[in-house]
Amino acid sequence: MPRKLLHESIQGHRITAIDRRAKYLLIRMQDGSVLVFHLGMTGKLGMFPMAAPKAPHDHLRLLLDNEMELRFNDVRRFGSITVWPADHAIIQEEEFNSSKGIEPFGPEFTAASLTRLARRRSMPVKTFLMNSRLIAGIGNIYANETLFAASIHPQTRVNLLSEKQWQKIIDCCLRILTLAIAAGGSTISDFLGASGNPGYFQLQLAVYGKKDEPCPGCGAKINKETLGGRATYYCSNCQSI
DNA sequence: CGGCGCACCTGAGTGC
DNA sequence: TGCACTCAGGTGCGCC
Repeated sequence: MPRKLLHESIQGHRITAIDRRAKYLLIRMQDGSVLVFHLGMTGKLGMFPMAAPKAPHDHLRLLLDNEMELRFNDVRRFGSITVWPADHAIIQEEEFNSSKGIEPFGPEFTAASLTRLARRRSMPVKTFLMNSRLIAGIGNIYANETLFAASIHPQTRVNLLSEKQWQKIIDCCLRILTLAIAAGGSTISDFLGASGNPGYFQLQLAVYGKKDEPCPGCGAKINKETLGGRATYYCSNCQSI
């Protein structure tokens, strides 16, 4: 994101709303422009007094009219900052929206929708759940946990799943996301929530990160494999294809 | 178009 | 003590 465009587009404008779509944070300005953040793995947004010392890996500081600074800090630089200037914001947001999948907490997250999306696909269900063009917001930890809770093997091809199985995936996914949000998220390495505090859902994880530990369902050893380039944990006894 | 592999990045952890 | 290496993950790109 060129700093010049950032300046020209948002400097002097009033923030009127903050929304979320997929894993992106949308900060809306009164003139219609939108500042878009993705926190990646390690990104953090925080409010600081102007005089607060700059931290390592601070990438952007925005001075607000209350003399506080909104600061974006990201150790691993997997995050992103984008601006949709006012004169193109509506079109850019439409393009952005159409490139993102179903919101788990939205009205389209139904067994019928997922069955339709899966009909002509043969990818493993875990890859499907994590594909943000199909479903937004489910990362590796919650994909692993959802499939364990639903007793479905991560390698199961999506076109072989019944509507009943999709409903089970939906129910488990919503339960897990709700519990995880209530616990403040999962702090595996260095994640911090919006409050600046760590999350505690990792204490309730059943399989993620538990290679060779006993399955909470049957006591068998948890397997770890790589699927789609990502660590995949499951119980081969409790989760069937 | 679908599916897959990989690059991006840095700090923590491990082994010698 | 220090070095080399591996691993973690969301997203987008490029290839078949």
